[in-house]
Amino acid sequence: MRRRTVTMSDVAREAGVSVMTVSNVLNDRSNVGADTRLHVLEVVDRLGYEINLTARRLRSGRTGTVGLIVPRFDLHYYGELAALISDALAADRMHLVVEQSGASRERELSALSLARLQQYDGVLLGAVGLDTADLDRIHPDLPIVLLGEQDVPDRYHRVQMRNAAGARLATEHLISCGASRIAALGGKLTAPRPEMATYRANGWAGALADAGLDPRPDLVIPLHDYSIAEARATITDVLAAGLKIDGIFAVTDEVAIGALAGLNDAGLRVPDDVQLVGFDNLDISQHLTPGLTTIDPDRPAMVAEALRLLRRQLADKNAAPEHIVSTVSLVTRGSTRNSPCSACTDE
Amino acid sequence: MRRRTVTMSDVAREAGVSVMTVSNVLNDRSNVGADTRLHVLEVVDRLGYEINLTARRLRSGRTGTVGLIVPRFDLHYYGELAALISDALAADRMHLVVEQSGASRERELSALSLARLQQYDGVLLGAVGLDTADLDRIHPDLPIVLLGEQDVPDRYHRVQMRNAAGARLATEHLISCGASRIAALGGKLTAPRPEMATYRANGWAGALADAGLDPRPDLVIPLHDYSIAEARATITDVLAAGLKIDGIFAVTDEVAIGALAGLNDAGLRVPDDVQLVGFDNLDISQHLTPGLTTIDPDRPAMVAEALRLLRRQLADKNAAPEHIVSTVSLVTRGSTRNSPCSACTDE
DNA sequence: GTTTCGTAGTTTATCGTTACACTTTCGAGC
DNA sequence: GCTCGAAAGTGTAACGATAAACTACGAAAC
Repeated sequence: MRRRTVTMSDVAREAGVSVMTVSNVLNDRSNVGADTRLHVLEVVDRLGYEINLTARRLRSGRTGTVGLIVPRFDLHYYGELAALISDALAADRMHLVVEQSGASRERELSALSLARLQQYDGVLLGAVGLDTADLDRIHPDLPIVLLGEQDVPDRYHRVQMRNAAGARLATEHLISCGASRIAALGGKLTAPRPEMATYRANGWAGALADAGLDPRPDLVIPLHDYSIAEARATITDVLAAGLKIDGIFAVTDEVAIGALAGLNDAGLRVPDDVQLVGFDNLDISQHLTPGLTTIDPDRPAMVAEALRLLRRQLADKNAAPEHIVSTVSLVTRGSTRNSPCSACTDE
Repeated sequence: MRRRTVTMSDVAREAGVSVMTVSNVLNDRSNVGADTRLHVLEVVDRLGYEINLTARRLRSGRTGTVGLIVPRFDLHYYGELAALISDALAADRMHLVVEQSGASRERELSALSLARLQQYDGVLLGAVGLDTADLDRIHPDLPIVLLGEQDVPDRYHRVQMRNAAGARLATEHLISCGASRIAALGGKLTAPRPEMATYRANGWAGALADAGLDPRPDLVIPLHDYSIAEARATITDVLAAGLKIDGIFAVTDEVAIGALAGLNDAGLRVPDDVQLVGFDNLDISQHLTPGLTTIDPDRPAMVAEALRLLRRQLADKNAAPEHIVSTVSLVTRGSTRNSPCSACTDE
């Protein structure tokens, strides 16, 4: 039971060849005769040998593994993103592992230590609250692609979303559907550093201003963790406090789901009393009642671009950084009014 | 720019001590003088040294990392589970990484190869479609805890859910609320190997039989991927085909969410026309309209038990396997009828 | 007949740590 | 004065693989 795990030299001894030949067989290198190869493979099988990836990594530097760092495991957005990336990487015979950077800054820095990240061939960094100085610490020689809305120096490869444009699209749609008192739930007008919530609030404010409406600060309702529960409770509170609205732009679909629940709690109907638009086009959003009108960030395209940037860096460490901005589109469903046929724009 | 990464011997040379002393400092071993320690730490900081975890792992065998293998990244259940585990592991100064075993058996075997798993100090194996033979291949000397409903030999440590009991609880509740034609959406009466869908279908059948109702096979509606979209489409189909029901036990909350959408599509009201119960108590379920009555598997307790089993194996490789069965409870909300006050049993 | 070359291997030197065994110094104990 | 033990540190050999350089040998080239 306590048997030591089988190593390559066990296989070599048993097969009567050198360790290097075993390595050559297992890595499909060309300098092995056909019968030797078969014999080695037979011995590998018989002894149940499995390669030690740690040793291979130490020597060769390659791991075949890409890391994806997300803020939290239980955010639906990242779950869907991870599934897409994982499938796409399988084509390159690479493997995805996901780590959580965590809520606290301390845990974030620990998850993002160079030490951890260097275990991967490349890293996809989901929107995390790092500043430029933090990023610089992990810069050395590691292919990184930033996914999301951080505002970082040009030397980083990254794929961004058209946050402001999407928010504007959402808000314009609400206006065109007849809403005029439109809240930005989860938005922030100012923040120490630009982030998702500020970009999207800016898009909201721009659309209102263009329509001759006043983006009043009391219509910007900040959130902390953007959870469904927080959004629901917050909507309940602001309604109880007397805020009058006929439209809500929620900065994420999760926030919109919370808003929907809060509106229901208050006896307000969607879209009759209050219209609602989200942002992210989560899989679940189309299955709510009513279906959630939302902004689709075209995640498949984002993933494709991100992996292209990663492969480029893998192939050439000094590849010039690219800055991709993915397009967004409006998906209208039942949570806003003028969708003559909800199937039209639905996928 | 092309600078080599700093190694321990760079630090040692710069600090004028041996490599071992640097190692001793960084691992908080006791045989280092206070001033030497400070000096080494200063040099580490100055050179920006970060330990190479790969080398440490190869030499010491320890990684400080636990792997969680889940069937898919975009299943909400596993997202929530992963977040809980990650938080709990932080207390042990360990780190969680999540891998997806994937849809296809081929990718499953690759993700679960001993080679991959041996990179972790321990592995939590979420419900995956492995049979006993597969499990045996990855047995050697690796702390593993199985999470979920696999039917595996006693020598594996595992934490199970009371699947049948939960399904029975759900179905009994539907019956007590006046439903009599109750479908088991996503259930399976038979399968090559017992799995979640069969256990839960058995609980459903048991409850019906005990109540003197016939668990007719046409009320068992199988699913393949248990996605929201599939459940919605399937419900639409069976209703169109003329199936008459006044209650649905959905084998997971995601399936229930799809069922809810399908019922809405068909113009059926929940709970007035059809009552609905799910299983898993996802975070989102309480925020649906109506709130979803469901079975709560007490994930925090499951996680605590799973980590206890893991720690036991970490401390003693030959720890006797334990087989924990976690308790389930009913959470009643608006999707079933007699919840006099939905807040009562809600969290 | 000698040189060249391609095929099929082997040998050796690491990759960056840590385990283990060893040395040195110094104060306490008798 | 001498032994003993603890404290503080050093040297060497792995951990298990791979890169790179090298060998042996038969066939083709000239």
